Amino acid sequence: MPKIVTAKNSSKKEVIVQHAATLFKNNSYSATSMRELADLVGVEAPSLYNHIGSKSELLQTICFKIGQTFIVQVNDIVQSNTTSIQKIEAIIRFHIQMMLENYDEVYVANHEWKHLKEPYLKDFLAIRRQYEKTLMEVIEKGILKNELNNTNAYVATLTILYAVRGLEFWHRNKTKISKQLLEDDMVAHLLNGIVK
Amino acid sequence: MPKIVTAKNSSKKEVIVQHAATLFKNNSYSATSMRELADLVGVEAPSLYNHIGSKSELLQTICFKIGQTFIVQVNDIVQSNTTSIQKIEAIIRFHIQMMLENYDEVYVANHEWKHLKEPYLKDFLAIRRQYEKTLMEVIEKGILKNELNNTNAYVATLTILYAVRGLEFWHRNKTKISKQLLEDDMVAHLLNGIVK
DNA sequence: TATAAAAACTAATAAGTGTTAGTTTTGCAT
DNA sequence: ATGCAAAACTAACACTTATTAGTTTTTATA
Repeated sequence: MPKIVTAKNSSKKEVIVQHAATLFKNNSYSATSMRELADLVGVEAPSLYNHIGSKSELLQTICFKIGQTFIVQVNDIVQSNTTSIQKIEAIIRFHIQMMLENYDEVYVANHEWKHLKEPYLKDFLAIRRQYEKTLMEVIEKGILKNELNNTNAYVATLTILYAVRGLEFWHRNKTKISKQLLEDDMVAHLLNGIVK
Repeated sequence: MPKIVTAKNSSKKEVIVQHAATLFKNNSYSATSMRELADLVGVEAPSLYNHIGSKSELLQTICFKIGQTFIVQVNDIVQSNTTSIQKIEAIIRFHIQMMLENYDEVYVANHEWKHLKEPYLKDFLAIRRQYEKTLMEVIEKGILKNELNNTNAYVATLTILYAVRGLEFWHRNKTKISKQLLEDDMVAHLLNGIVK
């Protein structure tokens, strides 16, 4: 019966979600039609509804999957027995890795969450705030321990989180820069600046 | 005849564009309908077409107005007789100022340009590339003159440009942080890092 | 006050939207 | 081979979309 081809360990819903992420990233959520998605999946639009509940459910799935991944990982890092600087570096590197390896979904979670419906919108924003707070507390501790410059921790948090999104450019210019150089340069810049 | 109220030095088209920027920012271009825009302007949807050509023309106007502003200003800064570091600082401060004072339009130019139609899409991306190149060359010169650390200039460019977008958060939390602190902290972070 | 132009209105169009209903096909397990 | 459920299909729905046509109202000018 299957026309939707699934890899191992991957349900048909997951296949649809992955394709949806690609389209939502390229065309935005609102400008993506279920017919386009169906085309990409290789099926007629109504057939999608054998596997998913609605268009907005697709967005929810993407946003919360990514949100959970970030929350879990950053909590791991924060609880590790390392210095504040090491924690910040680990968080930056994790972000970069996610941007490189789960680009479509991360992009959608970053840019298309606005179109979540309540109560999902509220819940997603709560997760995001929680995430930002966790990073901010690491920075605050670093300042108290005199590891970090005495700046506003919230500004520093958002500077880092948005800077890492600059990785979006890497997908336009994949060949030019190696992943390792990219990671090292960005970490160095955000930790130590560019002024000699 | 006028139902659309215009301030001095501002045509009715400009009023519509400004409201469009607000809606495009809040709801995205695709999810904003001409009827919503008309409601906000205080008029029926077809009446808008006495002043504008089309919905996509509104997006074009916003994106190219902002694009031009950035190009002009950054060229001014680059041609000034200052060090590379001073130029980078001036560019960062200019970005921050634009983010604070023309938020809606800057946001739309940053996030909704995807929905430009050809040939405008191509032209806009060319402007953006030109802008990035200009900043990158400042950084390259700074490295050659030993003012800056020897990192990849393109990575540094995008790190800075995306970090500044973090100012989006300021509009959610306006009261908490003064504009001056914000600017100084962000400049310090991007130039000198956070590690002590 | 008369005239012309600017700008508003109503009505309508053709195309596209997400989604449902009902039916047929498909492929696995017996 | 047969029966069953999963998953595909077609047809259609109720709505919304940007935009045009045609008409009426409003305002500035003479």
